[in-house]
Amino acid sequence: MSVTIVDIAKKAQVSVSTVSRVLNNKPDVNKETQDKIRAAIKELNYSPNSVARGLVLKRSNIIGYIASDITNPSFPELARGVVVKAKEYGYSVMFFDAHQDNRVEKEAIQLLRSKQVDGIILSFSGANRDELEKLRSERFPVVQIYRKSSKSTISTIAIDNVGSGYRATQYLLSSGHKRIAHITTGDLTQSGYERMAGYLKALAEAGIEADHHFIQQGISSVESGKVCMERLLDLEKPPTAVFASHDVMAIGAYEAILDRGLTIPGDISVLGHDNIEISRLIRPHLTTIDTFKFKLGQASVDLLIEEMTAHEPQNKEIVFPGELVVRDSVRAL
Amino acid sequence: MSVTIVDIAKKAQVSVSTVSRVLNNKPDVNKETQDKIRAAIKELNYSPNSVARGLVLKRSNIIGYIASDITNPSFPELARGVVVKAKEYGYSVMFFDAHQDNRVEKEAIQLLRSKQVDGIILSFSGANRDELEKLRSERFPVVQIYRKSSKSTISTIAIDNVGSGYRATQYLLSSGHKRIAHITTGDLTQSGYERMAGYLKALAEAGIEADHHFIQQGISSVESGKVCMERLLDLEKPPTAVFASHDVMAIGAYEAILDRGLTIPGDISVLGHDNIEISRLIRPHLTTIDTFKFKLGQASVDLLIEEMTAHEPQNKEIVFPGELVVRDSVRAL
DNA sequence: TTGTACGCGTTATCAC
DNA sequence: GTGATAACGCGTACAA
Repeated sequence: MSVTIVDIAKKAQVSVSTVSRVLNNKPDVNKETQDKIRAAIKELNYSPNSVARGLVLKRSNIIGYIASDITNPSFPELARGVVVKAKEYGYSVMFFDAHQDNRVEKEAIQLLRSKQVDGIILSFSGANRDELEKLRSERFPVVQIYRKSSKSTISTIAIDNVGSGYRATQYLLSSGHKRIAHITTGDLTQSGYERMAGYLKALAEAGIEADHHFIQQGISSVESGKVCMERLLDLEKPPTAVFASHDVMAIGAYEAILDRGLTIPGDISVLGHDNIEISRLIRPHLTTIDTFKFKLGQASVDLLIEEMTAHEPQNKEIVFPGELVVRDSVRAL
Repeated sequence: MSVTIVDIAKKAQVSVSTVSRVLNNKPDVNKETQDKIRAAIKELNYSPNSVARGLVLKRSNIIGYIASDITNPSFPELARGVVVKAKEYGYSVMFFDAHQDNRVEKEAIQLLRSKQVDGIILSFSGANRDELEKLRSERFPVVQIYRKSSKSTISTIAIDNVGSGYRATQYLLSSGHKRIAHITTGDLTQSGYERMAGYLKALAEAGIEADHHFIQQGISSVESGKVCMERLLDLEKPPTAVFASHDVMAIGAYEAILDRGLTIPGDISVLGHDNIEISRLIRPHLTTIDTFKFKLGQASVDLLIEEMTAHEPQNKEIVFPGELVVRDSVRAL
């Protein structure tokens, strides 16, 4: 059927070992025999079987990537970062979508391992801590993006959520706002929890007491953001500005505000977090915090490669600061 | 190092072939020996090596998926459809992002083949027709999503672009519009070309002569859509409605229109195509044509499986009709 | 019902 | 500089 190293050995009238040598650019092989072999390769259109190669080398040059949700708006850029960087190192990427389901995620880990991937990157990974610790105990290279449970010992690429929550709130404060609400996923997600901590810290520093009516908790979706904002608008004294922990919720807030005939930022200022693609397109263009997803994706591969070469768990944590992107949704009072 | 079939054979005091039998649920194996073996598997936490298995079986249970651009807004849903369906069939998916670069795409095909994937799905594939024909001549299973070059003999999942272009334009006509412009990628893309054909057809049927000033060509991006719309607005007699061949261009059109202080659909109606996620979020919510990307992804796997089992090129073409999604960006005159 | 032995395509170790 | 040959982990005739 398909042409193997044996075929081209015959064609070139040499042994398979010699062919293997030129295939892997090993030294000490005669120029002429080299040429003969390369010619045969061309002629028979031969391409090495990485599966067989992987079997003996015990490495696949594949890294596994498990996204907890491929439709997460941050996924594409993150994934592209991973793919691009992996390629630089000569690795291919095998993707899985866990559908936000921990069981599926666990299955994906198993599958990836049976496929002999050389390492795994998990993004937004959920609660499979046991599974991860198991991998770690087997010295299997793993890195996690975003989610760093406090007790985890897995190397992680994270973003400075507390810092960016703080930065966001401070920007609102410095724009003259005092009644600043927060729409958040709260303790439902690590990121929401941390960003809220930043929000509270900034408020505290400014000597403003946090009003629990101003903190609305929901899930990371447009619909939920809208509901949260509606509750805020129903308040007797609504806020003049709102910081949403995730852009999708900010967009939901837009819906609620605009549906009531109010204007942004005229009546209410809105500030998001994540800088997903939509945020620069929606009107008014959303002021938000960029999280450099492409860079994060790349960094996760760098870290994974480190894990792989170190051959023992590094337990590193690299955290990227967010960056405020000023657009049109916040006004100075 | 890692535990193999031999280890568990020893542990259970049977031969490897017996172990292999229970691993693959073959009949004719004693209940008790089965139990012994399963126990050993559990105890040693054994998991079969698919690479070795693939080597002998000559199949990997992996399908390759090459996206020409992972940041294309249609990608996530499409990909999820592929992954979900593949999993139903017991297949894993290996992704590549070709960055819209034909050379990269070609490399990806090579790489995927060396990884011994059982079939390849290409979406939005570019100009590597030769490469595809080569695959076909080797009876290697491939299916293409969207792009069907007229002379291609590769099985394809497509959408009825002509039909949906026609449908979109007709909707505008039936809403009372007569001065209907078209923002399009034109013959730069197959989809744009076909949608324009539908546009022209609808106009012709309505007895309206196509005005070439009303047809603005650009690329599929927000910026380009904006530029196109600006040119339309600069016309002495601007259109009352515009059909954009791609939602991203429609969003660019929004920018141009709103930046001039005009309203949608008050002053100008806008209709898009693709129903990408943003379109339901942007305000006014964009009326557009849905293309059922999740279903397309799934269908492409079905078709690929067909190709694989048939063992000879099917040259099928399955085309899905688009569906009008009425929202708020078109008004009746 | 179970075991032996070979082959899958490749690399690495040793001779020559 | 080159060629046998034994692995790698598994499935499968064939034998027992």
